[in-house]
Amino acid sequence: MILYLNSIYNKLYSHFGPQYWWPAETSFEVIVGAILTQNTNWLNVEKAIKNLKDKKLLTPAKLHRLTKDKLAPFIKSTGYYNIKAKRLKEFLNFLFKSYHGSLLRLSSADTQVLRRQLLCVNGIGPETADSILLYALNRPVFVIDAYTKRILSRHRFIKENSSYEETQNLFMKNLKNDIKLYNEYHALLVKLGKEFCLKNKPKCNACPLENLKILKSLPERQAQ
DNA sequence: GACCAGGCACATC
DNA sequence: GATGTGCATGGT
Repeated sequence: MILYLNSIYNKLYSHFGPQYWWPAETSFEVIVGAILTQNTNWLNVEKAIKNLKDKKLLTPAKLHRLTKDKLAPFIKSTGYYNIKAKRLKEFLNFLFKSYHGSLLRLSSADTQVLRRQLLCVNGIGPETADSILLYALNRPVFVIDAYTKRILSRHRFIKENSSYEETQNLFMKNLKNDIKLYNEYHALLVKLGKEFCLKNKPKCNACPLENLKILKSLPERQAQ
């Protein structure tokens, strides 16, 4: 399996090149973006981030002071803005309650402890938690998203209904523990998904992975 | 107008 | 544990 995963990575990297994730100036911006991008196009998130930056609100203290109702209009472009305003506030309550509002303190916490804590925050699920850990706090945690699952199940590496943890384990048990690799790999899978693996198009036409020699020579894989 | 987007919580069975 | 539903804007 490790051979396949490394081959896929190499194929994707040579096809698409580096993706430079996460596009943000600060780790706090990554965290805010991770919550705002839930089930939403990234372009819509950029608009919201810009709104917050223009009003100089993109700091933990400023957002912590802002009420949910005052925050919502700034993030309207991301959709689900009422729920996302609540989720951002939930994270900030956690940050201030458990880490004195300090990202420095947050970033010194143990990875597994932090992951459990993040998952207890209402509005932060596994993907958002892992995006924060990997892209904001530089922890070796592989992020699984809808594209990743779709690509893997269509290539029969996982079952269609595989859980988040199962899919994550496939990567983390078979790849070297490397932050840079995890960062780039997930970004490349998203890039591939955006271009070739739409929800209602089970055939990925011209998908670069279809030309991957090692995959082409495989028999029908049993789901893992 | 339909489909899609870098999910999650909650209700119900 | 699996399945269904609400949340909602903006681009193609």
